[in-house]
Amino acid sequence: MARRSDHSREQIQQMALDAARDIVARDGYAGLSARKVAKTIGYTVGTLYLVFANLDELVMRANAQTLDALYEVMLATKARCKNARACIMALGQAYIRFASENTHLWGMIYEHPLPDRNAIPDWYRERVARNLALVEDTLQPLAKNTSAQQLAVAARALWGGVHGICILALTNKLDVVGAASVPALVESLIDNYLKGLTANRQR
Amino acid sequence: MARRSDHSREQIQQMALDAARDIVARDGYAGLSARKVAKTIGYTVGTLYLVFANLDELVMRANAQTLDALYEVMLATKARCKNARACIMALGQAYIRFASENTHLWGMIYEHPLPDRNAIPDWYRERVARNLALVEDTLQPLAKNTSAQQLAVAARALWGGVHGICILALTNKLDVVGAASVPALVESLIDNYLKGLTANRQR
DNA sequence: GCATAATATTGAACGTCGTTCAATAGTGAT
DNA sequence: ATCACTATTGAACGACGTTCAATATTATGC
Repeated sequence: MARRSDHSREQIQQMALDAARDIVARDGYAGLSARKVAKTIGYTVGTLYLVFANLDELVMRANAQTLDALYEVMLATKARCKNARACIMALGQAYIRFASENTHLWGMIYEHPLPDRNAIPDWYRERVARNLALVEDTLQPLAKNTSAQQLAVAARALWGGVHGICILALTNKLDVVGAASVPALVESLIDNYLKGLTANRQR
Repeated sequence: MARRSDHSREQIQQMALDAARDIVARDGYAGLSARKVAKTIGYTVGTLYLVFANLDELVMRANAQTLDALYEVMLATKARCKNARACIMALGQAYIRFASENTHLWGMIYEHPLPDRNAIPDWYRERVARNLALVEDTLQPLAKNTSAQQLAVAARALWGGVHGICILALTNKLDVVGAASVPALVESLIDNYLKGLTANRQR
């Protein structure tokens, strides 16, 4: 059959993305396959390759949606907090909450190997940058006397730090048994880092 | 043919591990396959399954060796540094150095999904614990008045934090272009965290 | 030295995967 | 009604992890 035109290319793309996200949320990244996605949306593999260049592109699109969802959560979190310090802390906790509640979708962002640095599409890079920018903005009031450069460093150090604790803990690589909960680790990281940062400023 | 006895089981295991590490160092975790390993050591896939339960076990054994190598590097680093603060910093830099120089082998530790928490074999858990213990020991002098519990938290927060920066940067997920180098991010993280930690103590 | 038991090793087989592409079937225009 | 166009199919390819009956080699007992 041909030109069924039941759905536009865009519709098929979105259906495939939704199906893929469902599958990953249930079975994890390892459980995802082109054939499963195709079957779920009532098409065959061939059609998937008419609409995506390959599975990697589908995965990156799905990951972009996850990054968007995380951004929304962080935005809402920031709207609800009192001062800058509390906001950064709230963002950190929101991050681990999001990761815990959407383990597989969140995990896929990091299990899936990105292409070479300069092959990363702009629409993907923008999502990453947007999340980082939100942290920078929140950090701004705490670092009034620091350069934009230093602000960027601080935001990335914190983001990476929180992420590291999160991923090691959620994949059982941090030996957290009996030591402390993940939120406690993140709180320790942020709390002490901010202390150091603001002490710096007053020097 | 059978019972060639050219090599003992242990020898075949080690040959397979060496071959696997070579392949991964060259082509990354994605380039690893049972058939490639078998071919490299002059046996067939079947033999591999006589000596390992499955590929996962082979990967975990290889990862254990990488964790050992990292431990050695950290041990040597610790032997060479002056005071506690400098030692923690040196350990952090040693970590990113190791990760940069052994990107694929180090990356495999985190790309390979571990089995369920309680299915992780003891010999693997011990490697993780040993590395963490080294950090704890180094951190000890800086936190004399803090409980063992808090020490464990600090070590894990730092370890996770450094790791997070490292993995995000090395996989191009931290948008580090123009912002700062990875060592600078790690230095910022450790420096400020330790400032906060020691300020705490003097309170 | 030879037959026999024991087992190390093989390699074909199974079901899966991502990806490609000639064949085909539905659609809009003439 | 015919045609050109193209969306869609599904078989095909090579590679993957894993299994296991068949086989080749050794050690043992006589």
